[in-house]
Amino acid sequence: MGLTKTEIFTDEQNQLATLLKAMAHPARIAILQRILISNTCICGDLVGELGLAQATISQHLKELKNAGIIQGTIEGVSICYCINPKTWKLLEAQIGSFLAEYKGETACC
Amino acid sequence: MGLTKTEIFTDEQNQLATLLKAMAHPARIAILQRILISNTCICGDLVGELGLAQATISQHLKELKNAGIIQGTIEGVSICYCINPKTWKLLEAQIGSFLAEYKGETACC
DNA sequence: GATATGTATCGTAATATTACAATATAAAAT
DNA sequence: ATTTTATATTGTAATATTACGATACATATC
Repeated sequence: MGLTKTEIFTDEQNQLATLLKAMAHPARIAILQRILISNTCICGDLVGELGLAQATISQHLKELKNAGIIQGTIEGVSICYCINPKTWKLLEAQIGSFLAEYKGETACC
Repeated sequence: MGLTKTEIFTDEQNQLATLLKAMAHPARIAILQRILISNTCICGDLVGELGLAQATISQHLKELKNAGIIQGTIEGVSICYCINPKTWKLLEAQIGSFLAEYKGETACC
């Protein structure tokens, strides 16, 4: 046990869960906001700003990258991370349609 | 270690992370979709439909309830779970403004 | 009040996450 | 070529999550 039973869910459910999970950490939200604000990002900046160890931030960046939410290119000595437009659009579409499924407050309880 | 350093992030960042985390599992997405479709829900239905043990579903429901995303009222023998309109609105607002921070694809890489 | 039914909780095993120090790697500057 | 600078990886400890059987609990029904 201790392992999510992905096989019993739809691909859409699994994909949305994976994307949400990738963002479901305050450090990763902070990183994304930082990228969103400056529309560019260098990891070193984050180390100074966030208050987490360099290894920890690198790990969080890796998770965001694995989920496809950000992408990085080598920019001289440092690495430039930025939003992956394709995944961001997918994210907006998936979350948007999911949240929109709720029709008003005709609650039963 | 192994414990998220919530104290170094803003309340908003922590709150959004908590809400996203509560939804970041295919079973919980499936549960929410089930509630959204029928606009009402009884746990027993889910046990038959999802393919997870009753204890597991009860646990997932508890997490959604703890996050304030759903609420349950006793309805005779069973319990009726439904969306918490207040939290859902908050969720839409928070996620919406977060996702909207991304301005087009003037990517740097 | 005993029994059935629906849900919650407890205990536990397997696995995943978070964080960091230490170390490795890779490109620029000296 | 060595040193510096920026980032990644490895190893590891602490904690959290996921799943389920067993059991408790709470409300109807008999």
